[in-house]
Amino acid sequence: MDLIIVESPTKANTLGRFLGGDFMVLATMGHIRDLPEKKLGVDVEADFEPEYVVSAKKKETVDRIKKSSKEAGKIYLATDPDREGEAIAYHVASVMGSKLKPSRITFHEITKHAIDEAMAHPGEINMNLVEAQTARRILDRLVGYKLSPLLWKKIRRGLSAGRVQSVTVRLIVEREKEIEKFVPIEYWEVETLLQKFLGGEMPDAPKFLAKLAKKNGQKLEIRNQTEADGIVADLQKAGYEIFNIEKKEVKRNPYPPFTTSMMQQAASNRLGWSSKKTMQVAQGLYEEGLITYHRTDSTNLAEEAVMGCRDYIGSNFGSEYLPEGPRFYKTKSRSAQEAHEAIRPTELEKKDFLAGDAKKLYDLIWNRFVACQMNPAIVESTVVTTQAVNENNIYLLETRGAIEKFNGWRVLYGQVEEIDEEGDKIERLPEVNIGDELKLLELKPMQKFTLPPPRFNEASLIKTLEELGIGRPSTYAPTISTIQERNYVEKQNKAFFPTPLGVAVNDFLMEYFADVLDFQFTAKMEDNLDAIAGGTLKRVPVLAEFYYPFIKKLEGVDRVAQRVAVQTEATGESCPKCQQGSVVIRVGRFGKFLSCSRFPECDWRAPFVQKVEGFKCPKCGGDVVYKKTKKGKGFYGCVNYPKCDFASWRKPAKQG
DNA sequence: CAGTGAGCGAGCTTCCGCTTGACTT
Repeated sequence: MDLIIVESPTKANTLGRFLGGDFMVLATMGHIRDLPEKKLGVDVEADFEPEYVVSAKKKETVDRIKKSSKEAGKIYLATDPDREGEAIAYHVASVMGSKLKPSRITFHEITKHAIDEAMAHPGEINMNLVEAQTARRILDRLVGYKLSPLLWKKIRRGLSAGRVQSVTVRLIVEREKEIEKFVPIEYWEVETLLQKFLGGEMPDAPKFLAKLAKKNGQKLEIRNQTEADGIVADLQKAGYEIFNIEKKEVKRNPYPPFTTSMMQQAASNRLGWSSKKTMQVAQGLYEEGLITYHRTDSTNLAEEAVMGCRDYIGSNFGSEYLPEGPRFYKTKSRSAQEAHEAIRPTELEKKDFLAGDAKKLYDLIWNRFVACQMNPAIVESTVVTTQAVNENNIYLLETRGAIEKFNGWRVLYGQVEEIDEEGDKIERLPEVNIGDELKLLELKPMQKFTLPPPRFNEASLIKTLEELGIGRPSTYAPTISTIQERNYVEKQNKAFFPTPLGVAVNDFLMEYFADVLDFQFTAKMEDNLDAIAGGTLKRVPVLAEFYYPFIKKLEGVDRVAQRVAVQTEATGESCPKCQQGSVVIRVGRFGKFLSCSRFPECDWRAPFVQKVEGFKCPKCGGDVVYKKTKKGKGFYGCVNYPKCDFASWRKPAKQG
């Protein structure tokens, strides 16, 4: 019997079905060996030699692989065709201790054809790729396990820093600082309500809104009320007529099929889900065999899936929805490894048995996939320009609108909200012709202010990280969890705010280690890893070039830097114990808590509670509050603890 | 799942990326 090793158990089952009974297929469930958790595990003196260990959790898996390898005829290592997958194959081969030399096979999609093709062309482990992964692993360990202890010493115990999480926190902290220093600038817009002039009474003549755009050929910027009043007065005594009508047909192409980050963003925007929840639901769909693998950075699609999709569109939607040829999508992300397909349904038959969250996500994936092979939507966008003329000036007013001439792929994956290129909501267009005279019904000057940039939510944060090439499909959700568990940031109404602790850590790291927190740090690392994989650079010099300046800096900071005080937040109340200090909010290991500003002279403290609205404790009727465990996991408890011990992991359902 | 901050100084914390479990009242 031949043995095949893959990473995912679900993939192992699928492969088993394709190959029949002559093969035994086992899953590694990810990496089987790693650096030890409790120590650095890198011998810097000895050319950064890593110490790999099999963790207790992985021992059973490794034992099973070892045992099976002794009984196997041929051994195929079919881990994912990317840097991490190559490393897993290498570690499996090293640990196995088999006399047989295993073959390395790879496929990018789970189809019979791809698997047969892979089996027909067995190769060897690419050691350059393994070297690149080893360099990546060691670098991340050195950064994380050297910076974190410095934070314990200079700020507080238990803190963490790393190549990915620290940049993620930086994004949120810097956005908040931009918002804080933002000065809104006043501007005015003038909107008119116009009506086609037919003479005499004309209650049914078309009315429409038009926005003031130009004065005497110049773009008009109205900065204050005085200017606005002047223009309104001027417009009152103007004559109005339709000056121009410009129509343009625009094709709107469908979106590419989902990668992990796109799926997380869509589920966040359309369903309001966290990336963690999205991945949990996707895992379920994947295990049921309903979707392809849900951790992917690729928009590639298996040819047979595309052909099946085209057949489906042709017979269910008609030929006007079917393009002449299949659509292919290029993966944009530079750092993409493209080991898997895009996320798509494995079959196009509707799954009627699905319900609830599983159905919501499945439908989103199904619609996005089928839509991606459909014809573009055709939108006619129109700009109606109205001229307002008086003895001194000529003004131009604009009315913009868009009409969908053909829905195309939008029949399946419509917009959340129709927005035109200017970002304005679409208005209904009037039926008018050039030269039509108009009557001015209303003139509305509107005071407005420029807005600060919006805070990140999960969707925009993941989008930004991916654009910067920071993090991987398997890490977006965990990274977002980590920075919240560390109390560096918190989410309010889906928007991320930094805590004073997050600001303190970020400011400290930016002062001394701006190079590691640089948005290009990962991109430069990736360039070096590519060079190692390509054989033009070696692992040890790449690591040395980073490490020695880094550790020198770190030792200097360790000697010189003062301990950092984390800012407190005032509440305005005075301390109930000493009466001298005031009550302040501090950020501790379990999130926010109240204490006296005179600590340690006065040790008064109290929990900072966030009341959960619309629910009372089922045991004692007290308020329910949201808290965090030692590990940073949120839970709901009774405000009367420890007198009442009610606690729940899940948000209690609304009552009354 | 019930604590927090400083410093005292036991014993401990920490990274990224690959996978899936199992404990829910």
